[in-house]
Amino acid sequence: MKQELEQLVAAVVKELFGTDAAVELTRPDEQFGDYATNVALQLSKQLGKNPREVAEALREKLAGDSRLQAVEVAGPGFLNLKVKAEVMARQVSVQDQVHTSEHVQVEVARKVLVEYSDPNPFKPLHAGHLYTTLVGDSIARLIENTGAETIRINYGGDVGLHVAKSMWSILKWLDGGGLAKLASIPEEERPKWLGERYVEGNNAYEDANNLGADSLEQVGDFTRLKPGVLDAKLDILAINKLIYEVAGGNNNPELGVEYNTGEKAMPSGEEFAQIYHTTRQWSYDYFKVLYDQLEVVPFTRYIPESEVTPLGVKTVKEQLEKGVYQESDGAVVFDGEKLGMHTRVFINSEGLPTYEAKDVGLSLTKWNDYHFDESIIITANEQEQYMRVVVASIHEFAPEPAERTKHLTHGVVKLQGGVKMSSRKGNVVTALEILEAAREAGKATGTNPSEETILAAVKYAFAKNRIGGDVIYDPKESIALEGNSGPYLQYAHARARSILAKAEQGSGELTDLSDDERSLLRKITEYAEVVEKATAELMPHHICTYLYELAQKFNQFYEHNRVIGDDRQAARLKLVEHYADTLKNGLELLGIAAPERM
RNA sequence: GCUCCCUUAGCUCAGUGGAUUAGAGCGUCUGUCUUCGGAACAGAAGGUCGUAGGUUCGAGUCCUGCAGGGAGUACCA
Repeated sequence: MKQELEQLVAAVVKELFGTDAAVELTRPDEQFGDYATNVALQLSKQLGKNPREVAEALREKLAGDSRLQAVEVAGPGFLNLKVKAEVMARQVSVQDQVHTSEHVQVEVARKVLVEYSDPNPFKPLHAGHLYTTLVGDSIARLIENTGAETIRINYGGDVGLHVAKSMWSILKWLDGGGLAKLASIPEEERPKWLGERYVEGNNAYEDANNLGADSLEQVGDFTRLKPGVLDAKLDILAINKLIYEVAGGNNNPELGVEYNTGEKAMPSGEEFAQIYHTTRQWSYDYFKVLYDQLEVVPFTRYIPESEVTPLGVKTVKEQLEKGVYQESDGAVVFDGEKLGMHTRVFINSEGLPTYEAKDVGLSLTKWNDYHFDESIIITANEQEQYMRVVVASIHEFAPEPAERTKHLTHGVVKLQGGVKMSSRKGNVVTALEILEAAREAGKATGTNPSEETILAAVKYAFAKNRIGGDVIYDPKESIALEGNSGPYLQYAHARARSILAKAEQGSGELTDLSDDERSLLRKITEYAEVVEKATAELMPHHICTYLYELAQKFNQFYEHNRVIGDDRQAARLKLVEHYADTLKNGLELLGIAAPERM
């Protein structure tokens, strides 16, 4: 409807003034009309006429259009358009609204990759993983809603220093006990146990880094082949190399000679590989628990770093020869400074790929396998400048995929008062703890909310914030059942469905609307525009804002207008039906259930 | 130091270059309820939109400086 009216105004402008104008209709305050445009103000300069004069000329012409009920000139030269209710009623159904949406028509043939979530095996899933997974899920839903073929990619670091840190601690804990000892850890304790291993390995590595050479012996407590040499750090670096060998499936690697760990702690190459693959699988199982609980759309494909590492390394080495990358201090770097960015290491002086080289491999894998129209990567904003460097380097030898790649970043999850979570302070909240805390808080309200409602509360609490800024996680507010919350929307939906279920007669036509009815209808017809905007900007929070306004509108309507038993029952049932469908559709885009009853 | 981001009510956040009055939620205070579901509705109080300039007919919104906060800044991800 909006597009239709914009075309109308543009045509009138053309007819009267012989000029093309980019007419943009906005939604003004309801008291002013259904749409407004400032086109007269824009034209006045160009035409050298008084803006009100221009507006008046446009008004006269527009007033004759059969779709418009009233056209007014206001303020310095705004045009306020009031649309006939029956015209609004023609395009009120969700199907019609979505069908007439610009994006749906434009993007039908597109193939879009969306990468998000990206948890690393061996590391705990913290609140940030929950958030980034939900953000990615709702954005992928928006894209899928356009009709584009949507490929959800999940990428995880199954190789690299963080894994080596964990493996170091795992071997230390096993203390030669091998797979048998590993099997003694009960399934439910595995995630926590893995989390502790990472923390221990990371601390040992950092301690070794921070200490001077004299005190290195105090670090770690492996039995050493070479007493006094080191140490956790060297062990971890050696394990790191080993992991690259076994991650790809080599189960009989040669143990590196530099490996310093004592014989007792060090398993055979074969056993090392088995321990690695076993514990990695524990992480994958744990990821699935979270995704299942969140009820996000399953990923199309999980890509472990180990899968794309060879291609990344090969490419970086090839492009090193061609001068895209340079050698520096024994490492292979990309000189980002010439482009006003940072210089970053792609292959370190140990000859091992860093995250950068792996990301090169990932980007090329995506391109080779999918030939996407657009590739969206969603991460926290701490990776923003990093990603610019990686993409800029890829652009030098593969411009097409680089240009089609968009990096979307979001903020970090913080605690009340803007306190950042830190493992050192012990105030880290894991992803599953957030859900558990929400369930507890839900019970405490005495209303015994369902799992659907708990999820709605958590998802909405995160989704309503504009993507980009940090999100304050307040356990109390995030499970709020009232106000601007997921449960409020679910309730506003269930309430409407309840009316529809109770009605014995069918719904009728939307004619001769009262002010309240028209007001609700007007709000419903905004839906397509909101989805349009949210999709264009990749900002699902616009949908939250709208749905809340919509539900408020309905609750206001409900307060003053009886449906069943009223003279207007037929028309009102129709209106309620459209309202409930719209709300349900919007909630679906957010990944939130719209139950019929609560 | 350099690069990038942020700053709107006590708290958490929306806000499309526009229209006497910058909007929500929570919290505080006051009401509504023989009613299709009260997880509701109505109202009050609470703001020099960090600050100083600039552009514009018009700036919370665009530009510049400053202050405060955050992220990044080569072998982590």
